[in-house]
Amino acid sequence: MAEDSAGAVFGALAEPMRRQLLQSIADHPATATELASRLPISRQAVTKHLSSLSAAGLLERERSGRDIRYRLTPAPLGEAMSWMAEVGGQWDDRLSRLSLTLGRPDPR
Amino acid sequence: MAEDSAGAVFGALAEPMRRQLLQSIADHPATATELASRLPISRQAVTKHLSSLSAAGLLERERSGRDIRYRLTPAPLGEAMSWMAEVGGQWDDRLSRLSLTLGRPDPR
DNA sequence: CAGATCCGCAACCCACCAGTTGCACATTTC
DNA sequence: GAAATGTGCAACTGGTGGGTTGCGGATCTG
Repeated sequence: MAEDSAGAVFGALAEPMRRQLLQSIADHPATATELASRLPISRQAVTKHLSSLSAAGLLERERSGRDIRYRLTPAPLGEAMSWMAEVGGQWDDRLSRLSLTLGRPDPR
Repeated sequence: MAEDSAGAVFGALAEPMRRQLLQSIADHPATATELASRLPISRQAVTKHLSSLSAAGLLERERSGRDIRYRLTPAPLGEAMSWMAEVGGQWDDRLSRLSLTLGRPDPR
């Protein structure tokens, strides 16, 4: 259900380094070593974080020869937002309206 | 800023028990012992979780004599949703629209 | 081929956190 | 006043997760 998915997303976004990685990847897709070169942690640590984000469905791995490039897949964010809007919508008109919008996926 | 606030919210919502507590409180305000009586954990564990949720700004404590009743304050949820919409909005039209809605306060 | 670069896997610290128990304090109730 | 109930604080334990180092395999480049 959306329950477990939202939980995975919250767990992934709970760590500051993972939020930073996600923002960086959202700005521009990158490989693990590229990300590690701009950060104060090792490549293996970055890989672990990317695995967590990927397990939450937030990243897509694309292999090209020797390196692997990660890009954002924002769909699970919508489910997590839907959970929050459902919990808090009863007290907040703004969240309530969002809950309605999030209820049905974008008809593609 | 909204950054730190969103981080605190994600950290608070990362634990399944805290999400369950928040849903329960959203459904009906309650005290720590009331919540603990319906859950398989001790009252002190519930209190710790409520402290985390309260530190994220998601709960309001109201003392009445001997017991303390907790209720939901959903405002920080909106900030966390704003962060997510900002990160993912570039790739998802649905999230992009939400980002605009969350950007400004309730126009009513 | 040889060196360099990128990746994955495994083992190992270390810190933090969920949960517990125990005890002291405040408040209601009899 | 005394018992019962609700809360807070402190110490302890087990488990999980972030981070590191080391090594071996795969792939590009000279």
